[in-house]
Amino acid sequence: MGAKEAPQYRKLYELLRGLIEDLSYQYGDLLPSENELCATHQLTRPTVRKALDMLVNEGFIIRQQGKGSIVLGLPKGIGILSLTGTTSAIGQDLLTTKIIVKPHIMSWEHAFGYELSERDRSLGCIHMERLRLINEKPVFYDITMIPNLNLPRFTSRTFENRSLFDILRKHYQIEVKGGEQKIQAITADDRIVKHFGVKKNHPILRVDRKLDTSKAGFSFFSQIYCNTENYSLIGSF
Amino acid sequence: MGAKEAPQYRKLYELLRGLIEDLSYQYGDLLPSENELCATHQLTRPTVRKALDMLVNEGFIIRQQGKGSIVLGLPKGIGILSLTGTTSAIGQDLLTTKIIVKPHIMSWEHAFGYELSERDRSLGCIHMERLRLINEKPVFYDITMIPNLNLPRFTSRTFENRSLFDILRKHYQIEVKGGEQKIQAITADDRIVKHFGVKKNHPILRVDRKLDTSKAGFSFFSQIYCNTENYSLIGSF
DNA sequence: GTCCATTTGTACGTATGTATC
DNA sequence: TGATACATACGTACAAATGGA
Repeated sequence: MGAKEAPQYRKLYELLRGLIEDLSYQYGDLLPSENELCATHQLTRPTVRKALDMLVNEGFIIRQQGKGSIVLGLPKGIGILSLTGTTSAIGQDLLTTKIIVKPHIMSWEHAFGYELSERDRSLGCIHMERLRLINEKPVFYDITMIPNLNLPRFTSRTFENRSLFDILRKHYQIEVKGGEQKIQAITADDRIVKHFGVKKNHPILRVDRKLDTSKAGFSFFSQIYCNTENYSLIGSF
Repeated sequence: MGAKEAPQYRKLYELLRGLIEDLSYQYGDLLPSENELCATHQLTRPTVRKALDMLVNEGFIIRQQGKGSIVLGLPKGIGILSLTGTTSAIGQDLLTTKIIVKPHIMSWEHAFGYELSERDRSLGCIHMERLRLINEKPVFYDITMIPNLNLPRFTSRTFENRSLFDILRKHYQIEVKGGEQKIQAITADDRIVKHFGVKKNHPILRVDRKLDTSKAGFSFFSQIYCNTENYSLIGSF
């Protein structure tokens, strides 16, 4: 069975979101009116409005009666952990990702302290490990475990330089809705010493996360090690 | 001119939300089907669906095709950092607070790296420092700086064992709506060594936070040092 | 201040597809 | 298999806010 095509409202949503994300529309701009969007995309108003409603809910635009759909720009993503440097911002181009352990199916050993459902446990998990580098210096080590639940072709996809959140949203129509995280300061263990090239007792941030999605009963888990010597982990809420 | 009546979908939303908040519907319950809601409230499906969509967006319910609208309960509060132990949960009674520096008015020295408005800077800030202990062992060291802006009697209030969020909400009708935080793993400095009684190079979590409130233009700032040896900092989002 | 075209907001109706039990 | 429930998408009408003529 092949992948089901995305619904019309979602395709329009992705299109408009992309135009905001690549700055084709910027803060203060007006999107085309609903009727224009209907005409150009051969859709009816309820369908167009659904796409616009999604953009409102995620903070990309606000709408004003009598005026139009006003672009706010890139929202602060909740649950998105990003980095900030002390001297400069992080450009997309400086960040590289190295796959340490390719996505593969295995049985669950643990879920970083979180509870697993019986179904998730019986299906096994997709496991991968990635090292993120900024200016070729390792900053993140990222272990992800996803229930092996009807994600066709998932293990064969490539993840270099692409957000897991984006892949889940675009290819599987799964959105991260919320989650929970546990944060600790620890000292670097052998594996981290090896990947990060720091001294044995260097302070390291560890984040254990459970991410809940729009798909009922579907959560996934990640553990992030972060060298915060030159960068801070930042998050909005 | 009187208040305009709320639209139908919003009235239904408020009704259903109220029933979830007062636990008439609880985790796992099914709401009445769309068609039932249509019949009981004399509305059409698009209107009912709009109300249900709002509940989904705010995390009160999820919906499953072929099954129904499943109640999740009260969404978890965002921005609240709490602690979890490895062996047991934290009871309210085990947590004590010791005021190290009483609330007092001073000029801003910094805002933990965040930008200050000109007005905030000119008014000065209310500054306080608190040590939080669990089972008489220090775990948090908390520095808070609040713009000195029309908060009568604030410096004379007592903060032992009471959440700053609760005080702002109950006494000043100010709610924390969101914010931003920067997290780093550091090694204990002299002050932390003194307050926490740990060794000089013990790994410590530091969180710099900017908290935005329902009062326009009113944000406050805090810096939290946390010994995560026996407890993890946890947060929902 | 008024009028009017534009734009979004609310609400109705209908049909068909698809997942669940 | 059938009944039920949600998902998608079409169409229509009128109300209310905005901004310019």
